[in-house]
Amino acid sequence: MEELTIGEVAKRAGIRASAIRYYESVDVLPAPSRINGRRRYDARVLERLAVIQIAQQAGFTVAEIRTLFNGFAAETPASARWEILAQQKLVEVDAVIRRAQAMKRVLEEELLHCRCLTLDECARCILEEGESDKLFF
Amino acid sequence: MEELTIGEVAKRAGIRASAIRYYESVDVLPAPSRINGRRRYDARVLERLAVIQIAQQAGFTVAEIRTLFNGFAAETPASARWEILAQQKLVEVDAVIRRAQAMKRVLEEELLHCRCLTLDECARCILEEGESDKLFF
DNA sequence: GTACTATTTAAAGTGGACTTTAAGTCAAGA
DNA sequence: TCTTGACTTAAAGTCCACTTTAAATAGTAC
Repeated sequence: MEELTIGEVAKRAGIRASAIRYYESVDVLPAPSRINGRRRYDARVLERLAVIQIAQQAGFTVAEIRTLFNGFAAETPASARWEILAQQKLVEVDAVIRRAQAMKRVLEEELLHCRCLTLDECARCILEEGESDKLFF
Repeated sequence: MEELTIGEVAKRAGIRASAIRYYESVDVLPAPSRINGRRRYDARVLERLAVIQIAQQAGFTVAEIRTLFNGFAAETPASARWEILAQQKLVEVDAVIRRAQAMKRVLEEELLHCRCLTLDECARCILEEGESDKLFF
């Protein structure tokens, strides 16, 4: 079994050593053995980091990743853990997409079509709760 | 002209008084006159707040809103200010949408289809830079 | 006059995922 | 031996848009 220093793990995983220490501090990575006070990792830590990274790509927070690893009964299969967490996260991600699309609509359909000379004029367009959205700007 | 206390402005604008003080501190709202040390606002502040609010809906940061108000030559029309800022912001918002859609894809097409028993097994699927994405999970 | 509410300020707190800093320890190469 | 360079820790800093807190002052209602 390969033994790695924190620097080697960081390089192979493409992250900073400080991130690895942080994960340990928030119980997302288990504390490794030590040699003369230095952390010494089994190569399997790279698998754990790969799972952390894909979870982050999917939008999971560190707290949720901790739940993924430590928040289920030991016999709960990985597939079931992902399913529970991913269903919740999908709701959030959909909300993010909708919010961003709403911003895009305001930018394209209102702000980019503005014909006002002054921002005060814009304000009056906004504040008039007018009949036609098209005339706001 | 109507004169308003900070509390009245807050109520009418639907925000907290602390937000109004914050906007003043970051130069997004001009400092109002004072009576016995208390801020006293002209009703036109409500127009300014309306502009701030629509800018926020469009995803602008406070720094960008400050630019909108204070970062252009005085003769620059509102329409041109919006256009410059909105073009930039659209790029960012599109990036947000794409990132969120990528998350959604990982959630739906990878994590929700996981059949692994253990997370270690997941890791091996991820780490194999395999020929078929479909078999990752 | 008394109570209650609104206001004032500066400074600290919030959340999230780290990074940076400071000060010290340890190991390997010339 | 000396000098890098990597490692250790705890604590503070980062970004952002505010909110909260504390302690003091001012205005309003009775």
